[in-house]
Amino acid sequence: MLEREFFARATVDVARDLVGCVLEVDAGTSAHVSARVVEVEAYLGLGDPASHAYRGPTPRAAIMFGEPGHLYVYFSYGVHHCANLVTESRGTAGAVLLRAASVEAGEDTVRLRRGGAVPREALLRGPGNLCRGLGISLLDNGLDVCSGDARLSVSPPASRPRITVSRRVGITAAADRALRFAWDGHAAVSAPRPGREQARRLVGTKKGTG
DNA sequence: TGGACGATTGACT
DNA sequence: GTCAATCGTCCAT
Repeated sequence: MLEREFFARATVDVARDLVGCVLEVDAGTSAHVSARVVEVEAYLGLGDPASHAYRGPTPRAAIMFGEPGHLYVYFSYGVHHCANLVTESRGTAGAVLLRAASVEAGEDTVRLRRGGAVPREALLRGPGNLCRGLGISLLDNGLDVCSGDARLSVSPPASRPRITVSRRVGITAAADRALRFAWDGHAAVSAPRPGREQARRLVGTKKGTG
């Protein structure tokens, strides 16, 4: 299991090192799921306009200013949840968004939660789908993944995968920063749909930003 | 207290 | 390629 020191580092370093790690959910129960992280994004806090912590420790973002190694879960678009791991030392905001993972064990449990006919590599692809497949909700917000008795923990990989760095997906602020880390060539990595970014930019002109 | 917006997704044309 | 769903959070009043 990863110790708290792993998370108490620069967010970018934690994000890069998380790719290839294994999420252990509900270990020791019939709902146990193992999933290998294949894609993450770094959110830097006060200096990062795309981060929820950009405006300081609001009630929602306060957890990102707290102890590293905790889970930050938020509800987005009224539809789904997104899960982050808090980084940096206490008092400094930072978090790593879990965007995609590959199911290693407990595939039946994940399929039950996802429903329908989903290809194996797509079961945990996309931040919303990842949370649904792993059963992560607002109830898990604040979970300490380093405590050893939470329903979620993270284990280091046997070997480091090759990683590609690119721009973050689905944001309008600081969109050019290369803070997305993905397992090079892995089938479970998510990708923005063709034309999606362009459409979003056109919508953005409504706000006079263009 | 009201209104705008969003770290997305699935469905439809 | 295009669009609607849906609600918590945050800022302005």
